Amino acid sequence: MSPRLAGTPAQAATREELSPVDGLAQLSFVIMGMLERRAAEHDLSLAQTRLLGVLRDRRPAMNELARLLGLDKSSITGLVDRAERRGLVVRVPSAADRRAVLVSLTDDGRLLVSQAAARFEADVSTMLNGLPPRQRATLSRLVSQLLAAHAAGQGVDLFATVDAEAR
Amino acid sequence: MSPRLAGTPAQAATREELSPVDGLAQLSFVIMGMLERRAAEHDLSLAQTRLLGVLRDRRPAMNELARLLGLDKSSITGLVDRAERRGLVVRVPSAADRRAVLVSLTDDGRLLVSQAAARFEADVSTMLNGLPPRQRATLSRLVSQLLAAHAAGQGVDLFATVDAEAR
DNA sequence: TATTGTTATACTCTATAACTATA
DNA sequence: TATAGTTATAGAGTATAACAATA
Repeated sequence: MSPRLAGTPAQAATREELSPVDGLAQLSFVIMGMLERRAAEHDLSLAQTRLLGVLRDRRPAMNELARLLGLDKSSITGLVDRAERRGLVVRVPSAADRRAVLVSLTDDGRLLVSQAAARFEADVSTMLNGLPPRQRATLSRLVSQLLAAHAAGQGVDLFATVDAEAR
Repeated sequence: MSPRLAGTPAQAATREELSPVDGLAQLSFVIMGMLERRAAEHDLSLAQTRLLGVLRDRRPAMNELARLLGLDKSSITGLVDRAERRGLVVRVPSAADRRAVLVSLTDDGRLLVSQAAARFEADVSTMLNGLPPRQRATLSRLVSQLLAAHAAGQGVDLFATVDAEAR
């Protein structure tokens, strides 16, 4: 009960297993913390990192970007402005629709996000190495199942190939 | 490889298990998203929620609060200002040190954070119910082990009783 | 002198509303 | 008219540096 909303380890915890909810909440804070610290090493905020992240395999319009990141289009303008000022992304006029602007990673942007991602990935891997291989494999499988079940419950198929859509 | 930094499900994913890193990263985004949405229902930002969260079982000085939340003390001033303006916390002069100010949840603040926490907890529970009981128990145990191992690696004992300190 | 907290300032991030250009 | 994007504006959140009060 009473999940650790602050991301701070429970104090006065009895020496027992965490509740499932507390465990997942704490783990999420730990992992997001890793991401934020690695991003910060490259002077990237979480918002900038997410922007570069979605651009790794897409070249969306501002419009689409707002949908992907769950932000208002006016927020995207500023986010892309700052990234473009740093030379991490470029705006490209759309050939199909003269109102639209496509956003694309530059080589610098791709390098930066790849480096941050690699370090983050290493952090998570290191943490996972704290578990014996068998248990690590089990955890991974259960997490995948959990995500798949959750996505299904949300009407989304995690493993659906959506390449046909919006590329 | 290449974790989904954006918190967006992979597209073009083959119909296989996610990599351990991707799985944990995605799961963290899902869970943080649940927390943010539930907090937002009470007009709470993640920062405000974390503030109220740490105050649930502490009455720290501004100083201590900065340490607990990992923020600069000047950031705490504003955070507490806004919470106090809403009547969620109060500043109390320290009896022991006339420079210090203690921060304490009000009844309103406690109610608000409890409601948000309960809804968040329900979200995570619902997600976990997507797994059969046995697997759920296994996941919970592995997550606890993972956190304990990670905390140990960081020189922190998750289960240490720190009540003696800073209360 | 050192520590506690606030203030001044600047920047990022986000949203709403109004606007321009194109469809 | 509707949609794509920007601008104006406002507010939260964060940090650095300088400051006042107290230890």
